[in-house]
Amino acid sequence: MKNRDVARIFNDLAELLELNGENPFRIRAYKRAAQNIESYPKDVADASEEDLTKMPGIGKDLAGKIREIANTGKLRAYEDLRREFPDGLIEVMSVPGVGPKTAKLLYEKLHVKDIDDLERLASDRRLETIPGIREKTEQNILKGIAMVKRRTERTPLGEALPLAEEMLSRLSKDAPVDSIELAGSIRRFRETVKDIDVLCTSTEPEAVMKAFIKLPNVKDVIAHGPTKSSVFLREGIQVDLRVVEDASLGSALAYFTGSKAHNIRLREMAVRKGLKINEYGVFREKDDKRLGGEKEEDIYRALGLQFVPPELREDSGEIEAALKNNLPKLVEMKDIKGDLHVHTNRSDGSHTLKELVEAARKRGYKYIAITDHTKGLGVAGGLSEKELLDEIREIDALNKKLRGFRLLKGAEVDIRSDESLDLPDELLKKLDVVVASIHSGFRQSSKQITGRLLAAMRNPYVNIIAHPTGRLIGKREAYDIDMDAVIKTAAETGTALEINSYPLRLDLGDVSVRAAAGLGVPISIATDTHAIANFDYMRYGVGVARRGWLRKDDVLNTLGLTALLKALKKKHPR
DNA sequence: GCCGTTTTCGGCCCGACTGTTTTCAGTCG
Repeated sequence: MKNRDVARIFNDLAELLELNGENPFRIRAYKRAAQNIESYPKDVADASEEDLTKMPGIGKDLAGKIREIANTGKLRAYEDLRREFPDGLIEVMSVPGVGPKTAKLLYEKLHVKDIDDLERLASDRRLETIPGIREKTEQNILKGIAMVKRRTERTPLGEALPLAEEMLSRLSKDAPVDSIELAGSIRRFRETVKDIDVLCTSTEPEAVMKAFIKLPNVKDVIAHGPTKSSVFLREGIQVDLRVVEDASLGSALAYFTGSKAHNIRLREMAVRKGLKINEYGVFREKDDKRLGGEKEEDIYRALGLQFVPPELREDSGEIEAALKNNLPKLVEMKDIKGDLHVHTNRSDGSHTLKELVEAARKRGYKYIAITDHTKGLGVAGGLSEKELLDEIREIDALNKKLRGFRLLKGAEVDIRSDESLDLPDELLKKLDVVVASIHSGFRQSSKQITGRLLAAMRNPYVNIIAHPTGRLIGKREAYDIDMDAVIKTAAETGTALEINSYPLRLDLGDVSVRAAAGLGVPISIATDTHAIANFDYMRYGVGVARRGWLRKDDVLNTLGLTALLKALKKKHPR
């Protein structure tokens, strides 16, 4: 039983409780617990009751329910409530505009059991027998169902961010905006986002709204008010735009950036201090005196908190740390000195060594590691031993001509399904850096596939495990690895784990990154570049690192060349 | 259901937009 599965039960139970009209705070407790369970770095099923109650939002009762799920695979309270309502009602509630109240009414009055029932009745205009529902609502429900059926899942950050940036530049050109910024989960650098949140200031908000809903790639207008509008883009993602005054920009940014859980915590703290926080500012409760809001910092200062960087705002301990002035100084793009996972056209990359060097120098890098695939990966043009030796010679020759920049000799060796590597140690010994990864046998048992990673880490020449879980966001599940064991062995053997910055990988993910760095495992933030443009992916990797609470010193490729080479040789002197 | 430099009980974040209403409930973020 994985954390995801436990979280899903709690989430579904929360939905059923909503249908049942239960206390909203009780419902929130289940949802909050689900979220915390999902981002818990170890399996909650294995955790002791004591560890569980230490988790935020988990008390005696929920700890007991987690144990029950771990032991029986089921939750009685959930199963009981499921008998009260058809399973399809949860999907009915997923239709935009249909919440628990409406869903329950539809079920009781019209016996709507699932989304198909709802669509049929709405098409036949038979929903209008329900008080409060007339033609317009019926049409909106039909639109909403169409949207649900298109299954607009969460969009990978790597698609959403460029799209959002393009929209920002267009709006600054076509609309009377003064300043314009991204907020929401994009600003927090979540690996996938549900929608794009944009915030701007303007003296003519209504003109901005008008320009916004008329953008060329707008497919549907979902809401259109004087200061807030939402549209659905042809690219399949929703965009919310809000206009505020300059004096409120900071508080609006804080509010609109979220996360929701983080904001709720802030507002709870505010209430206790006799303050009120909303998107317009910080106010004193007794006389409504405004204490700030121009800058985001105003909010945190008013609460006696250290400023919390957006990437940390998940209510996963950042507020407690900020109270003690104990937040880490997070790694930044400018700290990155080079890239330790790069392919050339000798294997499946597109560019020559020289072209890559030029592109890397333009970025201000001091080094890159050339890590072509090796023979085990025939499909990717993996290099034979002889070809790798040729490459080594070419790199040596090139390095003699380079000043202030170094090409590191490396390889991305394949960890075969029998735990062996596809290059002998004598050859690995000649390299500056060895990256190892799994490219086959994804369906092996957890024990087998974890065993392969552990064996590779125990090889004295392997420096880095690349894309450790193999997941492709929205396309392929992670291998069934025992992450605790991987992190522990990485710490014991001094092997680094990679954050692969490819937008569909972002692997390791933020939660594991935080757990690994906590045990002193070095992290490499690498782009796995196959074409020069891929160097741009570094910002996604750095985003994951920041979400994983990493400081500069936790990251291998923030080291200067000399220190890096020393660190790489520590595991085994070449 | 959780949680406590006000509290072990009684609180628990806040406001915009929509559709349907004549003042607001429901939904959403």
